[in-house]
Amino acid sequence: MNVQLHDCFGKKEAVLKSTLSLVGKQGFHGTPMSQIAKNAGVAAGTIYHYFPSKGALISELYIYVKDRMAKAIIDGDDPSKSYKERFFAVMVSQYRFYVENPDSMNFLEQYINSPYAQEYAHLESQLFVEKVITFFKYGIENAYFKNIDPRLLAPTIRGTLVAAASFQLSQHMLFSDEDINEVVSIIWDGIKRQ
Amino acid sequence: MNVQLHDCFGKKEAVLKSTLSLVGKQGFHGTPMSQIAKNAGVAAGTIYHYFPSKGALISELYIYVKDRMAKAIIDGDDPSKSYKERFFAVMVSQYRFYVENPDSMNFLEQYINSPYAQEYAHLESQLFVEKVITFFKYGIENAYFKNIDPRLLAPTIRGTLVAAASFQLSQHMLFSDEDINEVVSIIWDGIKRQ
DNA sequence: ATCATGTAATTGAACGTTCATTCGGTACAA
DNA sequence: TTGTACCGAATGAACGTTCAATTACATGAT
Repeated sequence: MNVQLHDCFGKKEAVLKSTLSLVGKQGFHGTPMSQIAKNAGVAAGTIYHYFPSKGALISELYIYVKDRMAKAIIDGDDPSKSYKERFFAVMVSQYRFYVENPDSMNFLEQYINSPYAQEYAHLESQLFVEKVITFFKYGIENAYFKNIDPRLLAPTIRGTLVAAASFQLSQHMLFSDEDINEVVSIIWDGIKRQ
Repeated sequence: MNVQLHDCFGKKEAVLKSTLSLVGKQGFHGTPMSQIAKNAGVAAGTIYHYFPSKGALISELYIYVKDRMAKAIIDGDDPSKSYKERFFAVMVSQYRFYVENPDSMNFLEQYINSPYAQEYAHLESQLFVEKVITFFKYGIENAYFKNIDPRLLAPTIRGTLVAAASFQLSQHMLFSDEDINEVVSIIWDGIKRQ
């Protein structure tokens, strides 16, 4: 009848959450496995029961985070609306996800420019690809956007959203719905077919 | 009459260049000081004659790289032209700098989301602030742009340029002048006053 | 119910390696 | 002689990972 039993859905998830919060603040090389373990209320060795290595832990966390982001994005989508309205709603959802989960945003940004991303390049969130990428493909195929290589679209959009979100966070500002719409307009005006 | 004397303008710059090339490819935690030294043709201890620590080396490299980028950007500027033309020329120069110096681009991107950037937050390239930032301030004050917080502008622009440049590099593609103009148009159409 | 048995979960000290940094020493110039 | 540039082996701390030992728990026989 240990107290531990109450506080979470398995130690594996505790390790993932601990890693996310620490790496989001301190970076990969700033967070040793020992600290991840202590922060998760777990012994160092336990981590290796669930993950074969630090790299595998990090890359599995990437999927975990991106799945959650995909869910948050899809939540804002209403397929009965116009494509432009849907695009704005989806972008606003992604923006909100970043602002409400700064650790996730920081982690994703760091992961993208890290050796891990190349070593585990084959791993990607199924949910994100199926739902989010599909949504953008539709916009490209139906000529809502400029004739840009689709692989250029995703990082371009991400760049602007991340820039805005981390600006808001660093300045401790509150953005109104109007402000957020302004940011999404930068993206939309940039890529829409004029 | 050592051969070493011939091959460079001081070992300090050799160390900086060595660090840039290695960190650009392997990341911060992937490049030990010993490797930086060997790659620069220098003993490990010598690095500490010029830089008090690894962090200081990295942050000084940041200034070094950003100075070079500022110079490359300014080179493309002709103050006699219209602001829109100047904007496009400046953006194209920055894009070219990224593509021609991928190590610099990777290094800058990694630096921005790293503990070093916060630890040495007070250090910034004078040249970049004086020339490049000033140029954008002019555009804001003279209402060429949407009414965006100027601190949002820089990361937004960088996000798109980096996305495009690293896409080109990763795909081993050749972008025509027209292609590059298309990318800059995304930025311009996004932020210009409609 | 009780116990025996096997398997999975968990622990944390210990290991071997790697790394940033130090330091005693050499060479040469002023 | 003094100081500057440079070397590279040595140092010690930190790190990822391993492992022998312990506990928790499910299963099945009695």
